[in-house]
Amino acid sequence: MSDHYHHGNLRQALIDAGIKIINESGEAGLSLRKVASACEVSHAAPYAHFRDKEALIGAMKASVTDRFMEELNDATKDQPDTECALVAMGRRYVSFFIRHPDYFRFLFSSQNLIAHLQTDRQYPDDYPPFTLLKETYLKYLKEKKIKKSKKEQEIEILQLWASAHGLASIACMSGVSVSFDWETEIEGEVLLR
Amino acid sequence: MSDHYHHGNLRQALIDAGIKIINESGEAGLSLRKVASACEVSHAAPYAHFRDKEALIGAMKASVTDRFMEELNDATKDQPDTECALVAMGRRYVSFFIRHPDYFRFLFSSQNLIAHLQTDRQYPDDYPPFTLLKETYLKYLKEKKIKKSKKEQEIEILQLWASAHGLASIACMSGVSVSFDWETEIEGEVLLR
DNA sequence: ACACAAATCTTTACATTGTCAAGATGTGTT
DNA sequence: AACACATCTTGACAATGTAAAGATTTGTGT
Repeated sequence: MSDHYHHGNLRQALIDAGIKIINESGEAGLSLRKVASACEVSHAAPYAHFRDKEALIGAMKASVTDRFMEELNDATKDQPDTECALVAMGRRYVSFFIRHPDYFRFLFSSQNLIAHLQTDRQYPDDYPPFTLLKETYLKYLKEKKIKKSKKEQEIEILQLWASAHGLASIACMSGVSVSFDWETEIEGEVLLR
Repeated sequence: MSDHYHHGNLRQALIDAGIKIINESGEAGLSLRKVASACEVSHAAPYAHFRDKEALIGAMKASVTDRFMEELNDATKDQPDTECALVAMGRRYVSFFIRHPDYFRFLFSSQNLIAHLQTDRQYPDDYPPFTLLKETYLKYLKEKKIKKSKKEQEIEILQLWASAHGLASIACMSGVSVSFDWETEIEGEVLLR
């Protein structure tokens, strides 16, 4: 294996280059050929690794989602109890996208949100960040010994997610910075202030 | 003025044709040339009415937003009091986008959310649906004689909006239909079930 | 009614882009 | 060494956004 870039990890290089472009010029500035030339390969080289542009974008989204998940997991570390973890996760959820508005637009934009999920999966139930939120919430109920019906649980999870996601949406779609704070209460109220 | 299509209202025809394409093939299938040929004009004809593709898209978004506003306004008609109006509006907010998921993706997708707003305006404060929600909420406070600080009011408005918008987002981004119900309580809890 | 200016539309042209096909090059395996 | 395979390049093509130049229609003032 030569130590030249293109042997062994072009696939990952393309993903990284694509994400860099997103950061600099948004999804509008993303073209297969630019990504290729950023990696110093010919314009058709990506086709050895991705079926088409959609596939590249899918891999990029998966990669960004991984980074997002790392942050969410990180937010729950060193929290005294699960309630704090929930709150911290909500805060981080919004703050991540405030720091990376281009990621928000990229992930939740355009036609193919679910491109990086298997076709038999459904959003948001099999979307990792949602799953993490759900798990943490259920752990929280167990820890506090709170009994709720399945239906009620689903509703409150959607509530939590919708609040965080909706707020992130507002923050990312506006130029304005949105100050926020997140608290959860037992009976299912969600406060963002 | 001949009664041929292209004299007098090509501008509106282009907007309508564009929206029709969005409904059929999503934003991916939208090209200036297709819009032009749908109106039976040459591919460069749109440039007499729109500076570029972005401008057309902006006008299309404004048009879709108008339809959305009509529905929101309609939802508040014939409601006994402002609280009911608020609830009805929230329901309609989500239901509109459940019925028109392509509109959601179109409006809140891609790079240029704010394309159809003046540059000196800010999202969501000058986004008509948000303004309407805000006004209705303030009217509700007044009607119920509820006193709240400006800050608290802003928080709760954001809360309302984030819940509705986040839920619409979930519903539109997933293939799954999301059943929901919307209730507001005085102390700022938002329930969607 | 006429002339002229502005708006509107067409034609032509060009650069960018996604994708395909055919071939070259390198890698690993037997 | 030989062969299969993955990877990369080159060349081509159609779709697209956009600019330039010209044609056509519309409106306005005289």
